[in-house]
Amino acid sequence: MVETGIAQGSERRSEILMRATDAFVTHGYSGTSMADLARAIGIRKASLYHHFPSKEALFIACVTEGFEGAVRRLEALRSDDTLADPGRIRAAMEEIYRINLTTPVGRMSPLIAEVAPTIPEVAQAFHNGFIARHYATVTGMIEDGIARGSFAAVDPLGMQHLIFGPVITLALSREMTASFPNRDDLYPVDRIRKTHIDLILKLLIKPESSDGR
Amino acid sequence: MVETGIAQGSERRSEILMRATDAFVTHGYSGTSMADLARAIGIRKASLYHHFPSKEALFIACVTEGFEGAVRRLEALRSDDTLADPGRIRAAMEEIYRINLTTPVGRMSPLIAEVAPTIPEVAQAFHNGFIARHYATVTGMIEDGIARGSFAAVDPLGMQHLIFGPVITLALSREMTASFPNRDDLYPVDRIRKTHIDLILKLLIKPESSDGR
DNA sequence: GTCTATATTTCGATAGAC
DNA sequence: GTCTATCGAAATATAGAC
Repeated sequence: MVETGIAQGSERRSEILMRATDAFVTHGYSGTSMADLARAIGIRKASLYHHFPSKEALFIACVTEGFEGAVRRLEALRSDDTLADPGRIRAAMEEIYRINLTTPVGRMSPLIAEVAPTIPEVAQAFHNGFIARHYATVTGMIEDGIARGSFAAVDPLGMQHLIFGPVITLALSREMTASFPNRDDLYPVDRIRKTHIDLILKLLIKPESSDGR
Repeated sequence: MVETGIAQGSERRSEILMRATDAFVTHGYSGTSMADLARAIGIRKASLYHHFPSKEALFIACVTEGFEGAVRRLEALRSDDTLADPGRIRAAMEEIYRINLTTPVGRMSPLIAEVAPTIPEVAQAFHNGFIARHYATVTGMIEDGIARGSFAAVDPLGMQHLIFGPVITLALSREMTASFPNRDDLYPVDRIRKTHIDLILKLLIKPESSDGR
């Protein structure tokens, strides 16, 4: 168990974590110094050590706290009775795009990959706490739809990769091309999301059904 | 123009680049020191400066050389007359999986994203030289197939993301979970590739045609 | 809780012998 | 072309005043 500093849930703590997370996902773990972090937060380097005992403890807090809300929001969609199965998948994919393209959680995978060889526990915590639960929720939605007869009998594992893959890669591509003047022409989020969702539903809706075209 | 050291094409040079690239993609740019690189190559740090004038020059050489062969191999598939359109897409996807999961080129995107804010030229060079050409080749294959009447009139941009997204994300996921004992159960390459290719062909083959099921 | 000041290690890079 | 030795800057972290 790693010591992570002042009490969780504190106002000041989440303020610090927000700014630190933003710096980490932009420049990487090794590429972000404690001086950089202190500057981003607006305090001196030594003061930062009052809140967190080490850079590693601060980093672990950044990548293991704060995604609970995102996971629960997706899980709530699965048990939302007001949605039909196609509408549920559509809503889930909109949420997956939102979380991966407009919050730092979606940019954390490369960060985790960077530190995984040296801090393997952090990779475990992030994968089990965020990625695996997101995957399981969507896979469950597809299996529910198949069981209810709304969806064709597709392979849930294949669909899972077809749903998440393009979103995560899009977030990475946009990060990689952040300095390009034509980034929004190369990777137009709205258009890509719309055609992506339509193609997924085309695969899920049974061929004999008519509402899939 | 950045000075990149000893002559390109040299035997010793590509040996150094191979080992350096492997270190960079595993630990990131800032996470890899010149001492680390020298150790991986098997020489002393000072000797490394005989081959490359700076860490940045060595890094730029790593991410801008060496992918030419991969690009050309995919482009050759597009103009291969012995292949029918579905078989061509199938062969292209096999090659995309191979290059992204068994060579370092496929693990470079997170690396590029890390240094993009500080060395934007390297992001431009990698995107234009590798990513954009891969995308254009596959999009061209799809457009050729539509023009020849082999494929349904799908949106090439949407298909492009549906083809590359899952592969790049799979490479990233496997990197992130490299230390997990159950990585191959979480992300089984062969099974994911097979179902992915089958689903893509299902979308591409016209509904009235019978060879897509 | 935040600060100045500093200890200690590691970084990228250079000098110069062989 | 490779080495030992070393420089100056920047890294993580700590001591102690306020």
